[in-house]
Amino acid sequence: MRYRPGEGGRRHAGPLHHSAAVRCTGTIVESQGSGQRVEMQVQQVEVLGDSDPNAYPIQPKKHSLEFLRENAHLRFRTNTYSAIFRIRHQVSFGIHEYFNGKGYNYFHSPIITASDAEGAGEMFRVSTLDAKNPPLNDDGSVNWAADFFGAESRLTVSGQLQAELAALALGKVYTFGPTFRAENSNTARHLAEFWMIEPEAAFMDLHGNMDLAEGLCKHLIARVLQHSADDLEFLDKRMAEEEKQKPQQQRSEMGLIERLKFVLEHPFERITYTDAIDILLRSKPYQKKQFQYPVEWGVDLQSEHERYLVEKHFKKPVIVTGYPAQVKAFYMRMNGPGDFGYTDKGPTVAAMDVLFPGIGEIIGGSQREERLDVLEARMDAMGVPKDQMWWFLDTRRFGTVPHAGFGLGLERFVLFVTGMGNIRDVIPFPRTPKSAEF
RNA sequence: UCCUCGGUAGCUCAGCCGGUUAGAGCACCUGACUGUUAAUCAGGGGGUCGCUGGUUCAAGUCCAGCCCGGGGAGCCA
Repeated sequence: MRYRPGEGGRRHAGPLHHSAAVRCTGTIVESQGSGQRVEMQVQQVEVLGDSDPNAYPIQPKKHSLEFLRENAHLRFRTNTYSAIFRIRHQVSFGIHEYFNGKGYNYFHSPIITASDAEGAGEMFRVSTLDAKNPPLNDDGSVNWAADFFGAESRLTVSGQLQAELAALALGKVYTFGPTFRAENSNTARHLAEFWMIEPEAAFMDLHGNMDLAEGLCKHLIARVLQHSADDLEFLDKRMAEEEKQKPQQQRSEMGLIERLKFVLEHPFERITYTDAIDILLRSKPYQKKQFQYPVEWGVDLQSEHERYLVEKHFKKPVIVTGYPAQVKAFYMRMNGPGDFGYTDKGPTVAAMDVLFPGIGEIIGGSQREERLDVLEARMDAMGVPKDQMWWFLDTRRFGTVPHAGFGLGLERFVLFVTGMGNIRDVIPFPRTPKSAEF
């Protein structure tokens, strides 16, 4: 690109390179070019910061997302990523807007925890001990009492347990912060560091929980449609281009904006786990033996089953409730006769998973077990150490109350609203196994 | 962690059954031309073929191990 001052001028001011920062002075005039209303007739150009085209990795052409991921420090400069991160902002802001509007208090659960009983997955250790020569006990084990916190401590996998404490005081709270899982998960839907929103409300049951979750998703979608129309338009076109490359069968029926509006305008399907199993048993892929994993009451739903329910059978977001107790966490409320989701096929809990097309589980939540004796029995049965959890059990000892909540994965939601395919593309600096650069 | 595909120029890729000096498009540099917007035309520079070892007269190509990435699965948000 060359800059020529004045009309028909030939005086070259030198090359202007891609990504150079310039300050231009000139006159804004009506443009003769197509696709733009105005343009600047430049009288003066000042190069604030040049950019060496032989060294600058981003070129004015279409790059692969994999390549841009490896240049995560520069990828915001592309139109795709700047659109994604503006939308991520709108979603984040909308979360506060939604909960604030409903009288929820933004509650800061701790990032560092010394309890190992949250049961949501492998945890990262936090320590200031010398990794090569830690202080040892007489029996050769590491002396954690000498560590910074005086106990073995880790990064949180969930703020839920603390949010429960707060909900039983403030009534309605939500957390919104980073969460860490040391799982060796290598998928387009998993991060080692991700952001999670966890509302928790006293006197709320499973139905209220479902209403809250659906309301949140729809509020966020509406907000993005309203405030990020240009960026959605861009991503919509981008997705349409990508779809053209795919074989007919794999193409999605709706464009991005069309899909967002569809989800906004239709109620989420609400079914029990038991009904879901029945639907799967009657499904074509089951009868043609196309499912890789078995379908029978008592086993957890696999990705292929969730995808069938959401993408083939209902073709919209689905909330599945009343899972078998054995596949869910200890703090979920046991269903008894008369409770929603109860069945004589086996013990179930008041769990709920919100499943979205293309992504799968975007929200996981439940009504919590508020009865001390039932909760303690569950903890014993599942090997959760009650002594470490005394503070959690105290909520059930001193004025317990029915309550419920859920966890929404921010990045998974942003994945859905941007139409992107890999979760590493909707967080600025993804942390995954073997990767924490930038 | 498992299955699968891949790693060749700055980027996207081709490179046959192992065989001479490893190619193309784009990008970049020089020049020409130009109300352009994926401009065009001519010329030019640019390579540790992921790493290590092995087989062979000869390895980008075959074999083994390792590293990294994509897609799928598990774990989950």
